[in-house]
Amino acid sequence: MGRVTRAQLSGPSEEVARRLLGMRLVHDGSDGRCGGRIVETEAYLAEGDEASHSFRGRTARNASMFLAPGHAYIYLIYGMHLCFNVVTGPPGVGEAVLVRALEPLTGLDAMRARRGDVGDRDLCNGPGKLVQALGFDRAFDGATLLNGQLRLLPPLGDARAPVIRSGPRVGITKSIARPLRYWIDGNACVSRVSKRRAPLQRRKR
DNA sequence: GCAGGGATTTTCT
DNA sequence: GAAAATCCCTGCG
Repeated sequence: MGRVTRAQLSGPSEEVARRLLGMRLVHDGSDGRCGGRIVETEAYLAEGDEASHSFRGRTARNASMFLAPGHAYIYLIYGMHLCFNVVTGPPGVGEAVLVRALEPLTGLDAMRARRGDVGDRDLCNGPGKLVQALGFDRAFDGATLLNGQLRLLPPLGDARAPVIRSGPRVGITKSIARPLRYWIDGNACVSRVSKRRAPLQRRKR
């Protein structure tokens, strides 16, 4: 079975974001184990990254992002959805990786009970969707991911190193230049982002 | 298939 | 008071 170590989750978030691809995220909840393989991530940096929640320093909301590598940072977005991050920076620094999509592996019936009658690939193909599918919430904000009910597990033994592609991060309006989004090439569960243009500045006239 | 808009609430300016 | 690391439904082609 094996386990994920803190060292594997430590380092520049661009690097850990790639390393997380292929690892598994599982939640042992009241209805059994739900989990899947991480197929899409985004890095958020501590330096010079205006899109990172840590950019303007530590607040009550983002405090978990400043914990040691291997902790969870979970926050509410758009008033409705939760996003799940893996902290990667040293304590006090504020770097993390957003997990954007999973390939469901375990507990698909329980996932579907929470997500509705959708196809397998639509269960976890988005940051809000995967949190809903696995059935966890902000109670795990600040919790360790190395053991416990919500945890990371190594790639399956027969998994080959994935082919990784990268591109611009999704849904942000600042620091959009760098390709800090990473996904497993060809995987059907990578989130489909509508071809919505990068937000245009509303034209003044 | 694609574009547009609504839901909903916390957070910071 | 506005923006936010989103998702889903509708209308239209």
